[in-house]
Amino acid sequence: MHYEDAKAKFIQSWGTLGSAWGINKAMGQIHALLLVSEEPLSTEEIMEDLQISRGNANMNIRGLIDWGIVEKVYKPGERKEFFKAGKDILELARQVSRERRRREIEPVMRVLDEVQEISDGDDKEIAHFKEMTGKLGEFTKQIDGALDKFVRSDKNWFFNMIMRMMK
Amino acid sequence: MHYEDAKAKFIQSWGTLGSAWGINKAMGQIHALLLVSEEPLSTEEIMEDLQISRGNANMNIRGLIDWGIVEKVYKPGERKEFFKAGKDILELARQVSRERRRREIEPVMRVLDEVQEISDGDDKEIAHFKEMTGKLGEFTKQIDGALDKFVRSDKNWFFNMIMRMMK
DNA sequence: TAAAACTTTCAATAATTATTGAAAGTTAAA
DNA sequence: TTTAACTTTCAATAATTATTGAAAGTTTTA
Repeated sequence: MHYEDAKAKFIQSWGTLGSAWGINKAMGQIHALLLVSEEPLSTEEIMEDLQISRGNANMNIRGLIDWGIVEKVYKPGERKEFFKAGKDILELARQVSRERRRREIEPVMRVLDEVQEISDGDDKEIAHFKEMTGKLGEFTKQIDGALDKFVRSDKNWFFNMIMRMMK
Repeated sequence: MHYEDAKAKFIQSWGTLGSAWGINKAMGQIHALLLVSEEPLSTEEIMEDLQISRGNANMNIRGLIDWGIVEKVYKPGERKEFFKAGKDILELARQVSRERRRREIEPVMRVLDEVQEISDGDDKEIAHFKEMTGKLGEFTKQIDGALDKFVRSDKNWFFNMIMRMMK
């Protein structure tokens, strides 16, 4: 396979994965492109490579920066901004976990808590509702705790964990 | 809070969570509704409760059945189908893991493997590309392995794991 | 077999989300 | 300053995805 084909295939696949995870395609593709680019890229280069507009490139680069997985790089003597993706995969996973925790798990946990405060309604229904949402809340809390641990942990922790899980 | 409000809030929140995870809103909402309903519900009841059309209800119920997290129930003496969501949250998580593994992780792992077969192109670029996708592949494989273990495991395994992770 | 009760499909439409591109905004060099 | 290089914004448009509802399909009962 030629490099260009492999690269296109990877970018395409990373974009698709993004979509399945609620991240838009362009954002996934830009991230993939930056991952495989040794040198930081400018907005121009990203636009050119992925054939997308300036606005689109700009917005999604900002999105990636918000996620904390892409950063600005200033090249000496150059006026424009360049961007690069962190190359440490474990750190990437950690950062994504951190953000998803904050953006998705926290809100749902808050609702599951709030919703425990029912006082009014049919007793049997209430009992079942509370039981269900209560269990969901407990489970979510456990996952959240584990993720928090992961997010804060050092490299070894993760590998040890995986090893222990697998054996 | 009144039961109806709590229920609506939970359904809404579950739908939103679904969207963030690439599952459409109606599907998430139907799942939430079935989770909190003690009795299995008919298509009619779902349509009514969520104010959605028959086609929409039907398609998304099928979707949930495809995910393996909702099942048909036949009530004696009733001609129509009823649906219920499994009430075991751990089993739900397991089933979702199983499906996401199959639908998302497997395809991306396949691409990461395929893409290792580059022969043609700039040497330095190729080296970096292979390194990046290789690392991504390894990491993905580890996560996949851990998920597989989780999917196959029994109840205790999960709680022990969480306990070990947390301490 | 016919009719009733139900489920599925699918073309049309609506709603949502992504993308464009040009104008406005900003910063740095001349 | 003024101009040039660059970034951001945003209304318009395109593309995608979800939803509707009625017709077609299926199964059961009479």
